[in-house]
Amino acid sequence: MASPTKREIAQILEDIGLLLELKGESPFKSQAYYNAARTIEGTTEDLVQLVATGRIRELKGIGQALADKLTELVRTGRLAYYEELKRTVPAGLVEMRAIAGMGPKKILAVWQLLGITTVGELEYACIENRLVGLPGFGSKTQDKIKQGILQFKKRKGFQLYATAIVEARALMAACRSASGIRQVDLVGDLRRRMEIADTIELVVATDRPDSVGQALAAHGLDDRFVEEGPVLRGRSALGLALVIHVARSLSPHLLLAKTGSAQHLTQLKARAEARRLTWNLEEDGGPLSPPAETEADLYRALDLPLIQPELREGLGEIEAAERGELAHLVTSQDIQGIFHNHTTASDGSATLEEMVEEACRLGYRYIGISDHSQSAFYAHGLKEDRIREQHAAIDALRKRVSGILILKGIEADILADGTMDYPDEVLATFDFVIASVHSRFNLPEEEQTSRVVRALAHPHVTMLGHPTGRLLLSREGYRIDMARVIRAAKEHGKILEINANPHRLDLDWRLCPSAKAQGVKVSINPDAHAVEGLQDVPFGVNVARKGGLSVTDVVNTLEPAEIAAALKQ
DNA sequence: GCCGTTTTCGGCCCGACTGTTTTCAGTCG
Repeated sequence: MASPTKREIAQILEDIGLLLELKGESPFKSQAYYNAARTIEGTTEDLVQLVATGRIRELKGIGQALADKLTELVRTGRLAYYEELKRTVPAGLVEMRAIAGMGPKKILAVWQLLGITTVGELEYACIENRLVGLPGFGSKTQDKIKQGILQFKKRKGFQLYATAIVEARALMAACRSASGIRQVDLVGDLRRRMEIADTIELVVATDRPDSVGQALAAHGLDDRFVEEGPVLRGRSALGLALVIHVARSLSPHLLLAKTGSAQHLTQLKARAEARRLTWNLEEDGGPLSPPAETEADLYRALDLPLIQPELREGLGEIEAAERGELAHLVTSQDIQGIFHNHTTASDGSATLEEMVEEACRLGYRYIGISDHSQSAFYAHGLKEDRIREQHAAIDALRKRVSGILILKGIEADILADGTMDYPDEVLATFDFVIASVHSRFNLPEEEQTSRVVRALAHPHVTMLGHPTGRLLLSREGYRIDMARVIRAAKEHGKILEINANPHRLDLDWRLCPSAKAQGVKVSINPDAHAVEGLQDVPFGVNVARKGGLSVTDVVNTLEPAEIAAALKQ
């Protein structure tokens, strides 16, 4: 079996930490597992290599006991100790950890005092008002947990785009390698590059429908499928719904129909009706119509240019296409350089040199280094002396490397009152300043908005980092009036970040058209905390494309000389 | 369970915020 990913191993270590806490083991022992989880997730080295050479033992926080367990995990994909531990604690309790407000102590309390072992029971206990009255619980806690369960249920069954697309590609590869399958294409939400997805949807062309089942069996999914006419339905290893449309050949009609969205298709149909055009995309409703070889032909029949899948959301793209105002969407190849990168100076796991080298290797022509500022103590934020140190290191590195421009930056905290984390004379020493909110997430909307607007008015601030602070599938963004923030960015000539980290994708694509309309530029930033993080840029490009942005809307499509000049202004 | 030695076991760690308290515990980043 394939070796588990770092993320999967880190998750197991975190689960063990929680299980130990629930079993009343030493909190320090749990902590050791939590620390190990972070270490594993943060390491840039290949785990198989580390285990094979025994160097796993050299990682910080990995002693003999953890090294043995990691070795077993990496080699066999399983861990007997973990399996045994799981047998002694109800599975629902571990699941509860994903509910906001439910930490180890609260989970232990509801289990021991109320006998609750599942999320469903917990929800029912909230409704019956039974949490109030437990020691350490009150009505506000119960409300928070009730809200947390609501969010939990909403995101259950969903995965991040970055996670889902990996599984989708693996399935497509499995189908392609099966005999008798001519063509496989991705459709549905993932083809439209939605930031999260609960379904992997494929279309498969074959004369032998049974070969699809064989391909899935080879992928270990044989027992999870039912056939419903030309559609196979099942569940993927990650728990995503799997929908596979099987046809003799793949028509553009089928591609368009299965790519969606529902709103986009409804609007296309209405447009066809207005033109008295027979519009039939599905086989079961008579012959396909209009005749077409490609999706572009179908749009042409409606007097429209091809609308890229990312834009097909029914949010005005058809009207824009009609007016001839569809943007020529930005691509990953257009990105010339990258801002917002962390190093070991704060909470990154790669050195300045390693980050620059990797950016070079990926073909970027400039890289902006921006570690955390001093009040981000949890991330080893830089005090003024360490800023000077880093600037000296960058000066030295600039002399040694050619072909890439290294920019001195900082991700500076916006303090609660909207002032910045350093005095102006310190901020003036950077080539660029990313202003970000990292604390006081639950200020009232008016206060939060004013705080960010004040930061945008600061003369040394270049751009706003992760504008809403959301973490997809885990944390809502803070309450903030983004319309006002965008207006402030316009007024002060500031850039908004599209944070490309798959967990963030913030600015949301739904807000991009408003920024574009006002002439506010965005920067697609990896927010990399490791060399691997530099590869997240395409996820940010997806957001920009869904938001209808073109090269001219994205500042880091500028040439090095142009960006240097722009930053000087 | 890890670490760092004062080599054999004691200390691990981080502060803000919230909600529950009446001086603090739990969660979160």
